Amino acid sequence: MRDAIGRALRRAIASGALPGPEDAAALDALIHGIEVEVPASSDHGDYASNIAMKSSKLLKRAPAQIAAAIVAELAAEAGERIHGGDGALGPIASASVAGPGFLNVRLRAGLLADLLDAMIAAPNAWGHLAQNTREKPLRVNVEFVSANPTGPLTVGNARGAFVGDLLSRVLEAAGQEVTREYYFNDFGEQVRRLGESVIALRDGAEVAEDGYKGDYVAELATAIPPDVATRASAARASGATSTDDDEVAVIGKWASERIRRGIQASLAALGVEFDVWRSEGSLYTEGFVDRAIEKLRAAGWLEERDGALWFKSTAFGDDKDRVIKKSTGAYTYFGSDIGYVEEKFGRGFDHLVYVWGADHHGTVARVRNAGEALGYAKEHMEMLLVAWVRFVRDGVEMSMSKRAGTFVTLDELLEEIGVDSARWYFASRSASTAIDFDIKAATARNSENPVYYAQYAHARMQSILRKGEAEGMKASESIGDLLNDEATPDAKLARVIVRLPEVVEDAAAHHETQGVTTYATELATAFSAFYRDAKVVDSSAATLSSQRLRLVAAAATSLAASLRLLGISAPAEM
RNA sequence: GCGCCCGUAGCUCAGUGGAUAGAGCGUUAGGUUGCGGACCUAAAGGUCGUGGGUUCGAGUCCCGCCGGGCGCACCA
Repeated sequence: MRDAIGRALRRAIASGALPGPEDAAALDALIHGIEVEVPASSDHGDYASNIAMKSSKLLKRAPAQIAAAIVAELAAEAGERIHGGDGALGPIASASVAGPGFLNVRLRAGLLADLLDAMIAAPNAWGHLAQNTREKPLRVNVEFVSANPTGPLTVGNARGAFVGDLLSRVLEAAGQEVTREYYFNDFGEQVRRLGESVIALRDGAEVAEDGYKGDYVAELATAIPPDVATRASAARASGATSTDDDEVAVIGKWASERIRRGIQASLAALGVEFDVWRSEGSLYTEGFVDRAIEKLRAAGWLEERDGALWFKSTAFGDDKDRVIKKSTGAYTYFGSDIGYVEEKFGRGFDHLVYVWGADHHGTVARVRNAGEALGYAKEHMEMLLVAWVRFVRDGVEMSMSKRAGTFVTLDELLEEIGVDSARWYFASRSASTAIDFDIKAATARNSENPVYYAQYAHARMQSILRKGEAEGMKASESIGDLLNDEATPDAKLARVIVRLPEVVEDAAAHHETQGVTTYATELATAFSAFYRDAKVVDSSAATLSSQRLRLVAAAATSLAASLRLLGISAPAEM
């Protein structure tokens, strides 16, 4: 559609109907970015474009004049195709000018049927954008959750987990190659503190003020396997004092790995699986941090000051320079970040996405600056900041203190509300908005909860298909003339069914998923209206029934595909 | 004090510079003894926090103010 309008505009200029622009590059940019949308009202056609108004200034003509010229070219093109040419019918039936210069386009009636038939021929591909085989797919790294394994995941981690996974699914559907990645710290202060806490409880002592006090720590203390206990006592007997191999390190490392496996299991229960688990320590042992630092040093972006090593972040617009290596000789977390950027791009990714809690926004600039200093483009390091969630029950915010051990774990939350419900809840809200998660509303298994509305519609579609089968009816081989009259319930439903690829494209382009939930709701609503107005299985109208069975199958395919995109099940029965 | 995010219907939230700002819930009035009622139709409900600006056109972009959240370490 964009192509057709762009071509028509160029032809109108070429033919002299419109004056050429002074700035040809600006015209190219304009045509490249042509906006086409589905109007709110079908009175305005199937598609509408504002290109005439956009190009008005550049072409120095009134929007209505430009739109009229485009319409004339579109009409001429449609005529050529119909009367020979390559034999293929163009998609556009008619075009008109409306309002201040909107270009309204109506599609050829048969197009809907063609689209539907094509989609049913390849149902598994539906919802995945067609691949341009000449273009290499974009390789994207999506790093998310990345909570340090010092305790089980809490409800606070839930949003990041879903947002990262949902984004990954959308990008994959759009043809990108996605690696889901979890970054965690398996050494350092927090893990030592965990080790100390476990040892204290094992020995019947009190956990230090800044230690970990949750029930899970006590469980760890009683679950130390014999070989770990042996190594721990050996370390103590030898009087090892290095933070790499003393008793605290041995116990801490074991505890943290055990917790990490628990986290992995919790996430798997949400349908979230990671391709790569990357430990912070490995960035040092494998030399990535050193190599990145050398690269920065060679480029002149480092500075020794007060005994510490600084990155000149201010040269890239940051408020202050940032320490990479402390005067004690230890690296900061930022040092790890730099090594990690180098490591990720070294694996060949075109684009990095970091899904971070909003409280990390202060570190966005320095990491991107360091990446730029290492020679990578800023626009390929994207930090998706996920806003805070208040968990509310009956209007009261739930207390969430990790220190006091009163937090609610992710497992507990999911047990209560279910994965499908939670996925829908987070998918339907933009990540940057702080939200109140009303547990009661998300739990309701009725019409209050849109996820069940969409699932129910799918179950009803399947039920109709079963009924048709039971009565010996088969879906027809093609949709035939069922959709020719655009005012019928059938055509109205079909128009919604075929929109999924646009929805996927938009979601991938904007890195957001709300559009998918909106689409699933719209499709379910459209089906409900169809269901009310049209009888599908009707033994007195065999042809119509078989065509409608095909339409219902298409609706089910599209609804299931949109739910799959969200990682939500599409049940055949409820 | 500085920086980032947010403010849209009674509630929870969508909204890509475009036409009459939407959805679900809630409220009100109806329908549906039929392929699944976990349904459908309709109504009421909005100074898009506020004041300027840019634009043919602003909920959307820019600036100020008000309100809320989160950050401002040689912590992780």
